[in-house]
Amino acid sequence: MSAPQLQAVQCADCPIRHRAVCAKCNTDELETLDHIKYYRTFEAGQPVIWSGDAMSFVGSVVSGIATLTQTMEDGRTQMVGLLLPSDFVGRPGRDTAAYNVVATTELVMCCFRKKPFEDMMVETPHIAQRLLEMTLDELDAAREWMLVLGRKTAREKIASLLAIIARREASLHKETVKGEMVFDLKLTREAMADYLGLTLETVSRQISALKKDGVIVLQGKRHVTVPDMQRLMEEAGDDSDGGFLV
Amino acid sequence: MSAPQLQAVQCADCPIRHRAVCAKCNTDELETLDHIKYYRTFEAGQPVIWSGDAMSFVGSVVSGIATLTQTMEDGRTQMVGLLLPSDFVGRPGRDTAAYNVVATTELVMCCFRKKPFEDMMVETPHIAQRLLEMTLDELDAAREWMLVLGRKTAREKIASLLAIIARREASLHKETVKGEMVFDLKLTREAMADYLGLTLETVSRQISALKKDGVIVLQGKRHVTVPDMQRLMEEAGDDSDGGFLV
DNA sequence: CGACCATTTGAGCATCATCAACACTAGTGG
DNA sequence: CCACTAGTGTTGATGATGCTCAAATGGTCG
Repeated sequence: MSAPQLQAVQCADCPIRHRAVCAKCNTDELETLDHIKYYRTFEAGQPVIWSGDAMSFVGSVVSGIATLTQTMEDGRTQMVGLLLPSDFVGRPGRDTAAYNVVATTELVMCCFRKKPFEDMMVETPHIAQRLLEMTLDELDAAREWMLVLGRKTAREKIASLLAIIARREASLHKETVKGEMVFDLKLTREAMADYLGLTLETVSRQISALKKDGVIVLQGKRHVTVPDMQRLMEEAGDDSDGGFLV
Repeated sequence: MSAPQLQAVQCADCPIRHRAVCAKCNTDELETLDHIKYYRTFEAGQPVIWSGDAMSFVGSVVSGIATLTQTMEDGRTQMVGLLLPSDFVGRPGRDTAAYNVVATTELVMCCFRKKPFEDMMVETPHIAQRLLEMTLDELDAAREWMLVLGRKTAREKIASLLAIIARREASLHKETVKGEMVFDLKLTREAMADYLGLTLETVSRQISALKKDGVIVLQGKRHVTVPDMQRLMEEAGDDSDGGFLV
């Protein structure tokens, strides 16, 4: 159960080619990246890096999901990022990790040693440009999230999270975000609680409530059907159709 | 009481020269900026731009304070950014504002029309580089803030806000963040509440409590003395000396 | 089967929101 | 000069939302 498909994938064939930090690179630039990249895999539950540790690499999530979390001494933890395929990990110019990164599912990352990557960023505006775009998008997402954390009720928080996941799912498959949507929750109740600043009990209760009210339908604990996205977004407190920043 | 000191300041003499988006520019580049920039002033309480409005410019805060807020239809509002001198407003490549920007004090901004600025970003890597750095810093700040919103108690939230303001004050004057600190709160109780996801009553109560317990001393409503920063940071729930990302 | 984990559900309680009254200050106009 | 108003802040009483502690359920894996 360790290190599956570590064979060198060509950048040109990479599944996240058009969304990751390398999205704007031309053929020559991709070839350079091909030489300095390497893959790493992590099993579900495994830490990728711990806050404060030396960080010798940066990289992109190729497949799987990871979480970015912050913790206080007494153990309270807050998720501050949910890393999906194509998301970037690490900050050029910083040499210790600022957050905990943990693989939630089996995870494949495309890594670059920090120094060569930083060198390449200087020579390759395409990479820096793309990283700026991605960082601005993340900042928007973080600000959306701050509204959820600061001002929404528990029920609205759950509805918001489901809407966000549904939206990302849709954007990945280039589907529409209207009508019915079906997806798997790849997070535990506890991870959702850490995402939303709730306890896992409250998460469980509110999911049950949304189910009872017909806003969602569950098959098992994790497989979600949303019969009417419009209804879900109303429950989330979002105005009718705004907030499509993904 | 309108449009004070609108005389053209030379970029080279600009008070935010070394921290703003132009920080990395050389003399030639500054001269170009000198030609396309213009100043705008806003009175305290005046909106700079409203979410959804067309945004024809980007710019930097030169002096004063502005807030970035998001609101829900029913009026609940969450601050998602506190803009101090040198902070950047607007997103290159986006043509409508995503947030409300409001001047909290009298405000002077150094503006660039969006198109010329975007053109210049392409030709001038120094600007794009600096904008990336600043955006990454903002993202870190937003994530710190998410921990505050999601997991801290009301008392810890207030202590955290005071610590953040003290830290920024110190970094502006290049002072140390140890021992005693004195500063003015440039925010109303309501603005603090919107920052922290609380009500203004709770803000008021917790400030009173911190005062009663000797963590802070107040002269008037807004002038704060922190006798012992270490103590304040303990109240904020921050580990002894970490979290210095400013 | 038994151990373990994720999840659900219940009961009681603490924190913070809500509603309301009041204090203080500055500005306005009679 | 003084009432009048608007804005800001403090404080009190009450209650709802979500947390804490606790127990039970169901699924998975050895």
